[in-house]
Amino acid sequence: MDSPSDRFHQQPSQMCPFELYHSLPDSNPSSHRFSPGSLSSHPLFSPLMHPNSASQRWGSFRQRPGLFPGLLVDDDIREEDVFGKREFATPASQRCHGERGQSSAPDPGEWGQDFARVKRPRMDSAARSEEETGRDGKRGRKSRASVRMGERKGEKPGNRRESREGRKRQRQELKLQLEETRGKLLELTRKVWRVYGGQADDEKGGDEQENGAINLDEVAEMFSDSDDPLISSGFSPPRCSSKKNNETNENGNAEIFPETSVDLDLELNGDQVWLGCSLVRGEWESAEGGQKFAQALKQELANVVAQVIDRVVRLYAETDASTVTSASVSQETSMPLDLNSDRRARPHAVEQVEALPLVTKSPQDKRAPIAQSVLLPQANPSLPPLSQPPLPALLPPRSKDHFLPSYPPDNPVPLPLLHYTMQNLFARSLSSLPLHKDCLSESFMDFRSHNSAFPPLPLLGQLEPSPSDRAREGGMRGGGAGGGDGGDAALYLAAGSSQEGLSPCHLKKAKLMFFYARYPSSSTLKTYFPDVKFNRCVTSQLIKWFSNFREFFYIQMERFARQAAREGPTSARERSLRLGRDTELYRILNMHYNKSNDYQVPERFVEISEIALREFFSAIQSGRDTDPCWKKAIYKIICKLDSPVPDSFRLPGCPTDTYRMG
DNA sequence: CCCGCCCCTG
DNA sequence: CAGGGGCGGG
Repeated sequence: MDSPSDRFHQQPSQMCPFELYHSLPDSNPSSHRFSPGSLSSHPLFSPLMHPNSASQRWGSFRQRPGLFPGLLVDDDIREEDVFGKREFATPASQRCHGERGQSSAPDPGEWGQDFARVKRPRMDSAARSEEETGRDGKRGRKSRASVRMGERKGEKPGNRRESREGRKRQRQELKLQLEETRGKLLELTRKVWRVYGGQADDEKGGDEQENGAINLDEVAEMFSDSDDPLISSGFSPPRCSSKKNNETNENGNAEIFPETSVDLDLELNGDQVWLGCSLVRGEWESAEGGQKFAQALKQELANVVAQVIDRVVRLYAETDASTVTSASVSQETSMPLDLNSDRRARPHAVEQVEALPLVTKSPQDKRAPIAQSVLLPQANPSLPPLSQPPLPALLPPRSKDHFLPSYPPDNPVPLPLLHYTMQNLFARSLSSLPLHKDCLSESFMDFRSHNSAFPPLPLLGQLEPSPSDRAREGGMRGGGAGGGDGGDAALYLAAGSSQEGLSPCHLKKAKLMFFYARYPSSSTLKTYFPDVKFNRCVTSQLIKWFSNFREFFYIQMERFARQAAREGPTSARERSLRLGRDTELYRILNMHYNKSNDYQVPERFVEISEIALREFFSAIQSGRDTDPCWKKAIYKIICKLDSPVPDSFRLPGCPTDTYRMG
C-alpha cells in the first residue's frame, strides 16, 4: 500500500550543491591580494558572527570599499542568495514574476568545497553510522580527549544519573561556549580587519606588526580549549596581545558588537595584531603570502564554524538523550578541522558526520534549550531599537548575561522575537551551506527547523515598522490562526518541525502569499518557505497549490464577469464590475485565501482582482471567449502584476498582518 | 528531456 | 486540493 507520505521520499539529488556558488561577477583573483574565492564562503559564518543584524554590520564595513573586496561583495550576494535567489538549478525563466537578486553567486571557493567535503558525508554516513560507531567510534573518541564536554567517563548504563547531571551542565557550558565562540569569531574578524587595515594604512603604522604577531597555534588554541566554563564564558585572560581587544573581550560579546562597526575603522591604525600562519608582514603581499593568509583565515573560520555547528547540534542531541546512546553522542568532536589537509580533515569529517543523524528523528523535547539562550536585544537599553529593518534578521545575545536562563520570565519583550532571531540565524546560516538540501542529512535540516519549534510566531507584524495595535494578534498567537479549520495544532506543528512534506500551515501561508504573488517562481517559494525541506515533490506540490489557487481565482473572475455581462448595460453592471471589500466576490476570495480572516487582504490584490474581473468581462463582452485559449491573454496580464511578498513571509510559520486591522 | 502551466476530473 | 494528460518553452 502506498502511503501518502511515500511521495515525499527523499530523492537522491543529482544537482550540484555548489551551484549556489558561481563566479563572482568580475572577481579576477589577480586583482586582489588573495583569491576572493578562498574567502567567499564566509556567508556561512557571517550570520553567526554578526548575529545582530548582519546588514547593519556589513553596512558599516561597506564604508571602506576595496578593503575587503571579496568579503564585501560576497556578503551582499549572500543576502540575495539566501533570500532572493535561491535557485539550485538555474532558474531558466522567471516567469513573469520579477525576481530580485541579479547578482551572481560567489565563487565556489576552496573553502566551500572543503566544507562541503566535511558536511556531505553526514548524509552518506547516516546509514552506516551505527557500524561506524562501533568501529571508528572507539578509536576516535580516545583521540578526542580535548573535548571533554561530550565525554562521559563511564558510558556504562549504571551511570545514568550522573550523566544526566552532566548533560545538564554540559548544556550550560554549551551555551556559554557557543556564545564565546561567536565572540572569538568576531575577534578574529577584527584581527583580520586590522591586518587589512594595517596593509591599507601601511605607510602610517604597520611597523610593529611582526611583534604583535599571534601564532596560529595560539589562535587555534584559543578556539579549541574551552573546558573551563569560566574560560568559555569569556572570563579567560585574553590571549591576544591587543589591549584594546582585551577590554572588549572580557566584557563579553555584548560589548564587542556595539563597538565593532565604530571601532574597526579606528583600530585599524591602532594595535597591530597579526594573524600568525608563520607569516611575516609584507610577505603576504606576494601571492604566496596571500595564500597563506587566506588559508590561515580559512582554517580559523572553519574551525569556529564547525565548532559552533557541532555544539549546537550536540545540544540538540542532549535534549533527546533518551533515545540516543551516550556512546553515539560522544562520538562528536569539536576538534579543529583542518580543511586544507585531506588526511587530517577526513577523520574529523567522518566524526562530525556521525552524530548528526542521531539528533534528528525524535524531537520530543521541543523547547530546545537554545531558545532560552538567545536573548532579546531590547533587553539591553543601550541598543538601538530593532524595529527598523524590515528584515531585522540576526539579533543574537548581546551579552553573555543574556544567555542565562535566569532571564526575567515576565520580561516585556515579545518572546517570538527570540524565535525569530534563532530562526534567521540558523535558517540563514544553514541555507548558506554549500550543500543542496537534498544532500543534507535529515538531521541537519531538521536541526535547522527545530529552531522553529518555539512559538511559531505569527508575530511578524510586531517586527514591522508600522505600529499595529491589533487586539487580535494575541488571538492568533493563542492558536486562533487555525480559525475553524481545526488545524491549530497542525499549524503549530507545521511551523515548528520541518517534516518532509507541507503542512496545513504552509498551505495557509501559501494562500496568503497568493495575495501578493500569483505566479511565484520556485526559487521564490524556496525563499519564503525556509522551514520546508525542498525536494522535487515538495516543490511541485507548492507549485501545484499556486496553480490551484489561480484556477480558483480565474474561475471566480470568469463567473462574476459573465454575471456582470448578463446584467445589461446598466449601472448595476458597473457596480458588479467593481470589487470593493463589501462585494460578494471579495468575500469569496477572502474566504478562500484567508479563511480565518486574520490577514488584511492587501489593497493591491483587490485592485488586481478587479483588473482581472474587467479583463474577463471585456473578453466575454467582445466575444473573444470563443477562442479556445482566450484566457491566455488575461493570464499574461495578471502574471505581470505580481508584487513583492512582504519580508514577513520569509519566516517560517504563518505571517500575520502587517497592516492595520479593523 | 524537464519543468511549469493549464485543464479536467475526482 | 491532488492526479494526470497535454502543451509549450528552454
